[in-house]
Amino acid sequence: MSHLTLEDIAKRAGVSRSTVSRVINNHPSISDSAKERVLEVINVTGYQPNAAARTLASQRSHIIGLVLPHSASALFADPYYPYLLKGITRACNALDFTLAFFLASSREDEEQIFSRIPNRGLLDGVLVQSGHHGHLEIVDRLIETQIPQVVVGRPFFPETVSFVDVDNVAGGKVAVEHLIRLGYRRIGMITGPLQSTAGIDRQNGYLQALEEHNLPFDPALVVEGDFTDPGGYQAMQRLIPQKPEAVFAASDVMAIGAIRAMKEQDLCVPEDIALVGFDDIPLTTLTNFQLTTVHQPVVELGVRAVELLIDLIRNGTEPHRHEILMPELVVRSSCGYCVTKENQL
Amino acid sequence: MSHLTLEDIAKRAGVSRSTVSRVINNHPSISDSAKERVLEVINVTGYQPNAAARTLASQRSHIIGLVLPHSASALFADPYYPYLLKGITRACNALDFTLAFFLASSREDEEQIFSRIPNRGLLDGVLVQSGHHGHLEIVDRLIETQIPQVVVGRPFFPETVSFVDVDNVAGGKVAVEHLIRLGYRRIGMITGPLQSTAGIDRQNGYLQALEEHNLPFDPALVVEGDFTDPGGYQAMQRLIPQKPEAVFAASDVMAIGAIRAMKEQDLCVPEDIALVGFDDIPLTTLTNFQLTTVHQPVVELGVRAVELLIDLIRNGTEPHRHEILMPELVVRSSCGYCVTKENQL
DNA sequence: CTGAAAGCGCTTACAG
DNA sequence: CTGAAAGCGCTTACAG
Repeated sequence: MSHLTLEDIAKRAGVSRSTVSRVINNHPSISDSAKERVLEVINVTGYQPNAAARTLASQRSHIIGLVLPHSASALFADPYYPYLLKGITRACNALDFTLAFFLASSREDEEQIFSRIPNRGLLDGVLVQSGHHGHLEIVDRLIETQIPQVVVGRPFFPETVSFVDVDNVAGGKVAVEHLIRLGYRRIGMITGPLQSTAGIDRQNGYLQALEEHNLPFDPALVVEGDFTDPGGYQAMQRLIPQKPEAVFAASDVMAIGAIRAMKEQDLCVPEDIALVGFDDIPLTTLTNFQLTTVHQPVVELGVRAVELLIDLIRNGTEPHRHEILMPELVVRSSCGYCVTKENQL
Repeated sequence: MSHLTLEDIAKRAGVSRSTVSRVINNHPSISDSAKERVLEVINVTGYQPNAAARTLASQRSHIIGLVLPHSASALFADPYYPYLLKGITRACNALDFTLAFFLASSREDEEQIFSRIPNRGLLDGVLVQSGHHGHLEIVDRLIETQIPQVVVGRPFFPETVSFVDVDNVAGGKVAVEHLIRLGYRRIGMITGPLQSTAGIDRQNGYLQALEEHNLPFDPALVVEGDFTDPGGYQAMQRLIPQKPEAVFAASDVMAIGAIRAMKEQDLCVPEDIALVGFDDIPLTTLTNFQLTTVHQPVVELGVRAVELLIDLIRNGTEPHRHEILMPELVVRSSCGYCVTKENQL
């Protein structure tokens, strides 16, 4: 178990070190006999090639980075992230890449991280979670480094970089259309932060659904949230006096907060206000009903992000690639159907 | 911004490449003038040393790994992890180490990961989240690799490896003593999985508290949970018929589940059953009271784990080091005080 | 304090 | 199919 080198293996197998290298790297032109002998020795010795030496010689580290900017770290407790990480790590394992994880919890962290990202010989490419105005700078600086990269979430300037995202407009639209189909007309929305593309897009889905069904847009029925539970709670408090029949919350976490606000005023879901969420996170805290929501394929998003990045690393970063995954409505029991007089006529 | 090498910098600064290397590595014996000239060139050119070359030459990668075993990945959504990661990444940033993240979501993942951990030239050391029977094998195999490592959470065989942990016995004890002090005598417990050291230790704290205060131990008042919300919910359902005056839940997440079970039977906290949790995660879903709990310094735990690991890397892994952080009772409003006849006499 | 040189352990044209 | 050799870009005794 001491530190064997290629040379040692070559000697024991009676071949040159080039040959050993070739069998390790699955080079096609190797005689079966040579291959067999080398493999035998490798098995017996438990030889592992030195990663740094490989990286230096091949100019490829097989490490990709994941950067979570400062402003994302506030939301890091959101269930979205474990799923994203699951997808990312799964793909990394499958493709034999190592994931370097950069979480910035402060501005200084961000600087620290930034000084390391473009280091030659460390990363082959990088994934950035983004889509928030606060990330503009970090994405820009990353682009400047010329390192292969893909943004997870639609960035504000999508032309300048490759990204993967969920179709948030379609997701918002399908959620609201579901409510419309059930007969609701006075539909409110708790948006995500309008500093983020996800927040903007889901709201646009809401607006499109209203428009296509000739429903009037009432600004008083739209309250901005921030994807957090307390944000949803406060937004719903402001929404209740407006007497919405139904509400679309742009995230499940906000929906939970919204439900709390309703309960405090003895309002029930869906009898008093129907509710649709977004994300489809496992919700164990709901006892009276199951939340109808829009499923985001987050694990898949992580997988695709990695696959795309590796593709860019191998085949060049131009032209930029954009991959959009479709979310899906998951109907459960938080919407009921509309029973207002108006619709019963 | 092209790929400059040490040699290029040396040429431009009019010194040898050894000298440039020395100023980069803060070697003491360098003349001020040479240092100045080199730094100047580095600044102007934005030169970054090649990480792989440094690793190969110095036999030190400045990368540490974090391994979350298969059985931990089920709990990865637990708020514990974001905090742990925050601490770990903070310390990595501060000490200029890069974190490689290995999340096993299946047995095959674990194998994949394992084949990479001991790779020479990749990691200087590794952190393993553990303390569960299911991790015995992974910890053992890691120990065999001889790579510097520290376990986060007390492992089952603490003599064989360095670890950092929170004093879970003390934490459990302080929680239960708080209830005793408030006059409760019939105190139940929802334990963590008894396959885990954290689960066992917190239960031991409960037992010690009872014993030291001469309270009888009633097995019917102890139900095993699994650190999840549904686990807490089910455990509380079984506990309610036993009429406990107070319950100690070994995690806040389980406490949330327990509260749901109580609500369904129109029981209130703390009037019907007082409740103490463990972890001190931000709980936004509680409206009627604030959960009294035991604060675990998880961020600090992550920081200490990294610092300890780097110490081991630099100064040798023997003897094994064990670091225990103290948790702290956080009194809020979920305990009230006991009003049973018995105690009022 | 500084430089020349060996060495870290691989990969990969180049010849054959 | 295979080997000798150059090269990847650093660090670090060794001399001076």
